[in-house]
Amino acid sequence: MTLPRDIVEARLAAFREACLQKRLRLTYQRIEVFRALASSEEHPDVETIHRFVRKRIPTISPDTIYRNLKLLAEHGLVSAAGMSHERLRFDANVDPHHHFVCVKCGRIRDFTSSDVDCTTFPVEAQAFGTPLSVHLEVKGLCSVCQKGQKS
Amino acid sequence: MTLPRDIVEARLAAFREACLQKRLRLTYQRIEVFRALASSEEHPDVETIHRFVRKRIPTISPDTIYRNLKLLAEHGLVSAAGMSHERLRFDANVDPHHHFVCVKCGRIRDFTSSDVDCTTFPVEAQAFGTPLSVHLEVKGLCSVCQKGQKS
DNA sequence: GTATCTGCAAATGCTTTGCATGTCG
DNA sequence: CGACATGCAAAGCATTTGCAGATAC
Repeated sequence: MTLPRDIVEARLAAFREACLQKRLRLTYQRIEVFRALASSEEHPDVETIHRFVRKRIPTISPDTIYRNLKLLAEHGLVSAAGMSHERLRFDANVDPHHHFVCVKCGRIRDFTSSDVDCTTFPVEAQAFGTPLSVHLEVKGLCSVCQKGQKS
Repeated sequence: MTLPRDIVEARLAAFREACLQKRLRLTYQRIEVFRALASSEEHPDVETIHRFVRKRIPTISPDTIYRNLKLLAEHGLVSAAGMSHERLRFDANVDPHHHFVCVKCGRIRDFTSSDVDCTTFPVEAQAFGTPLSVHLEVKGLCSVCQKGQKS
């Protein structure tokens, strides 16, 4: 939770501008929620953000964190990582493989790719530690949904 | 939820053998839960599996599905997709990027990779539909956790 | 025979929502 | 001033757990 102040301030400035454009109100709470996120190099969960923001706004409630993050995510000002909050999904295929996920119907299809497996592990990722496995997630529109569309 | 019977039976045979090796009891319920998964080309959630299994065992309860899937996943006989059931995590970085996820501490770090972006979209994935975006998830041990280990 | 598994029901924990009050613009 | 945001408390929902009876080996 510690990024150089000037970077954080730059992000905040851009955020304020974007909020004005999108007619989102710049409440004290909303700004501090975003500041918490902008200050972090990791991908904090709601509880972590709540703890952080409470240093500045001791009375802020978790629902405000939830509501703001959801709102900002819908407006593309923050991103939600880990595709969480879906239900658990399982697969009888335990060999390493990749996923094609349909953005419309949510259907997931498996595929393997020697191309992908060879290209990795990217040096960029090795800076953070020792890579063990690589999983590619391709998001797209599946052929079923494509046909079903009138456009 | 429909794969050729011989494929399903082959998977089931391997499953029975693996269970014997791992001293997991081959209960009627467990076998049918696995059959539901082995019969599916998609990645069903618990409710879907429950509905499927209930055709054969009308009295089976959702907890049995949950418990068996969890147990089988721990033994590597099925895999859990989508890294779900974690808490929601957020990111101020809304530009396309990839993730390095530490398998030990769960820390997530961002990186970009022209290599990855260029190599994709794999033709294997194009068979399923129109790819829109690609996200690489590298799992590994982060440098912090690496240092913290005694062995 | 005994450790494991099942089904039931209750509990847990994250997230969402309704409503009255407060605040931004 | 009026629409939108907040805080509180209660509800929702997927998942987990405790326990008594049942079952595989």
